[in-house]
Amino acid sequence: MSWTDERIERLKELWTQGNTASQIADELGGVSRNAVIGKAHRLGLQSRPSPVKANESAPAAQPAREVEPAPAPQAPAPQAAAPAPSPAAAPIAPAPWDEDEDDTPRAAPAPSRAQPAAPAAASGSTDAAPQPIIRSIGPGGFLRQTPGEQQSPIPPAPPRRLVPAKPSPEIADKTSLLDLNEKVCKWPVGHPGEPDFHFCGAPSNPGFPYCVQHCGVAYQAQLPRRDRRPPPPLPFGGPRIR
DNA sequence: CCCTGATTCGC
DNA sequence: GCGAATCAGG
Repeated sequence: MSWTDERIERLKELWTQGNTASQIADELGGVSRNAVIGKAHRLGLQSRPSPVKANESAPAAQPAREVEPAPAPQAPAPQAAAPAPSPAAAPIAPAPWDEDEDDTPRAAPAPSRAQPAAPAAASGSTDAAPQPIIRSIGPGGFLRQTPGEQQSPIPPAPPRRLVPAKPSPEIADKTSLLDLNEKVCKWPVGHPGEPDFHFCGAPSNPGFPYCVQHCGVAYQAQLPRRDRRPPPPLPFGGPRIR
């Protein structure tokens, strides 16, 4: 198998979606996990947390593997405003939503630019040869900020429910996920996550998961080939095979 | 053992 | 450029 444009595209997509190399490999088929990893690196895709180099707590313990004769560490510029960053000085703010069960949306705190960030930009005369900023890779592949450029952390979005735990009043008498059983039609009405998402709930056609009407929708006779409409494009490259 | 991603190196 | 072999942590 070769890396066609389509396969590369799919690799990028699956990789950035967070699939593991193995998953991507057998999703694509015809390639090994190693091939996927190798290709991903060659494409310059963001690396994901690797079990191998997950921690980078001790910068000292790096054996002299560099061919490059490490350039003399830059003399600390006379920056009174930049206190020596103490490692482990910046605890991540705790998630603000604690335990309360309400579903009220939360405004993300405005990214306060209290800290004079972007130390590199204002280099005045010689902006050439920007000093390489040493960054560590966090879980998920993000680049950690250096202590000097900390912004207030943006809290991740609170977890969403696919099905509202507290059914809104408008579906109080409708068939919810918990009402499903062998005797009622399981045809979904609306979309999961929407406030009025529910199921048909009519008496099901015996032996089928749906009522007679929805069986008619679910099980359609095949049209002759020449009369068929081309299938709509699948959202994510088709069903997973497994 | 299994899994993971990173890296190396012959092709 | 490719990917098997290898490494190394979970």
